[in-house]
This record gives sequence, structure tokens and C-alpha cells, in this order.
Amino acid sequence: MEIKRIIKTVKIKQPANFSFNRCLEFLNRGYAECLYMVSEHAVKRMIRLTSGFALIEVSADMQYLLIRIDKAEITHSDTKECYDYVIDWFDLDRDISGFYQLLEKYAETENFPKKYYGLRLIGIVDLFEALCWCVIGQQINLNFAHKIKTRLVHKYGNKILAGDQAYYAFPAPQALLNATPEELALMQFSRQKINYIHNIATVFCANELNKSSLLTLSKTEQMDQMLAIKGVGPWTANYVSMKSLRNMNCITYGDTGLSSALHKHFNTAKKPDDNTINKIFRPFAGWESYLNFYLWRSLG
DNA sequence: GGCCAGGACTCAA
DNA sequence: TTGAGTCATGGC
Repeated sequence: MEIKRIIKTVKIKQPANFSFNRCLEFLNRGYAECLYMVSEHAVKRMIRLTSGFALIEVSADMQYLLIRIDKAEITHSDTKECYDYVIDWFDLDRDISGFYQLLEKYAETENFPKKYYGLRLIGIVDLFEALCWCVIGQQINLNFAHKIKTRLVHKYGNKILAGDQAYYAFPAPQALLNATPEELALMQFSRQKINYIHNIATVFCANELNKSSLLTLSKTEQMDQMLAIKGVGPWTANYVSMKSLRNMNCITYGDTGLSSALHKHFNTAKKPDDNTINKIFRPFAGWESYLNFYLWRSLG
């Protein structure tokens, strides 16, 4: 039976200091990503809405971002959710001119605004996905991390077919709660990662943690709630705070990528201590997350 | 072959 | 509260 689908396009006015191509370059920076598909001028992914799943394609013209929504039925609230999703994902609701002014003040970073012009702090909108992704990526190289994430998503995630292309959404907490340790071990998850993911899924299924209520709390309270989960340490809490909760004052202390970027641009030790890091970040108060993100980008 | 990856935990002292 | 050991595997 053929299912009739509806297509609708929504426009978002592009903010100042924004480059869709720079953001696409970031999304397409060379890792085997299973949750979205980047083509030359667009990115497509499946997202979870309150009323079900939708396939969206984001592209741009001179002035607007264009969201093409593909879903069996599209209500006003579906449209609004897609709109909000893209704003959150690309961090469009933020004036980053202050950040660029700060970058230009210092010799170490003065070329960043040109080199990465218009790059936004690309987020992970789904809080559960963000936490799980951190656990997956802990202490293993990113290529391998993407490999096992793909196995997880293909087995437990939701899937839709569009033409001959399959699109996946990250598994729901319940799906990962139901996954057995044996199954995950077969996908080459370590016992620790299996436990940690199970812990995160448990907390989400019990509704002890959700994004909307976290967003009503202070950053310290948010961090405490995340750190209470065994498997979530300071690095993960800061990463998620930056990429999903959109706090602007996060630093991923101890991060290997951040360390090498600081070594490269600020001539620090190969693994600078927290004091050194704080000293460098202090002038960027309020933009630490963006500096952290741009420093990561400067390695690629 | 050895060392380190977008860490975090346990356990000993 | 600090440091060593552990995890599992890929890539260099």
C-alpha cells in the first residue's frame, strides 16, 4: 500500500555572522555519521516530533534557511517543532558578534573569525543522544566511536526509507534499556560503556531527567543532576551542557582535542592543567563554549 | 609492539 | 585527594 506523504517548506531568516556552508562543512568533516546525510548543498535527517517522525532537509538560499518537511501529516505544531529543532541544532538564535570581537583582540585567535566565519556551535538537540554519545566516545578514537554508534543506531533506532535511502533516529531510552548486555558486547561495547548507557537509559525511562526540566535549572544544578549518573563525569557533563543545554560557559577540561588545540595556538604544555586553561579562557567569559568549539574545529 | 584515543570508575594509601 | 589500574579496540 502506498502511503501518501505531505511535503512542506518552512523558511528561517539567516542571522548575521552565519554561513550555512561552514556549518555543512563541519557536519561533513569526515566521520561516518549515521544520523544525518550531507550532500553538496543540504543536510537530511529524521527527527522525532511529538506526533511521530519527520524527515527534514535543510538547505539555504541567499537570505533564508529552507526546511523541507516530509511527513505523513503535518500539523502546525509539527511545523513549529521542526522550526525550533533547526534553530537549536544550528544555534541560530544567538548573536555571536561579541565572540568575534573578542577573538580579534588576541593574536592567537585573530584569524578565527575569517577562517571559520559563520560557523555555529552545532548542537545535539536530543539530550539522551548527547549523553550516550559521550559515553560511546569516551577514551576511544572517534572513528571507532562512530562505528559502534552506527551499530547501535541501526539495531535499536527508528528507521524510515525515502527512496532507496534509509534514515535513522537515535534509539529511544526504552529501546536501549531493553538491549541486553550480550547484544551490546557483540557490537564491541565495553562492559563499562554497556553499564553507563544502561544507567542513562534507566534515568530517562524513570523520567528522572529530561531536557525541558533541566532547562529550568541553573547550570550548576544541571551539572549535578547529570554527574549523579554513574558514567557521566566532568567532561561529559560539560560537553552535554554545551551541545544540548546550550550553556555558553562550558570548557571540556581534560579533553585531548582541546589540549592539543591549546598547545597548537597558545603554546601551552601538551596537556595543560586546569589553571592554564582557565587563564586562557578567562577573557572569553560568556563565550567559553564557542571558543572550545572553534578550537576543536581548528584541529580539523 | 607500544602508546594513545573527544573519560570515568574503583580502590588503595 | 591523589595516583595507579582497568576497560576494549583501532590507528599510527
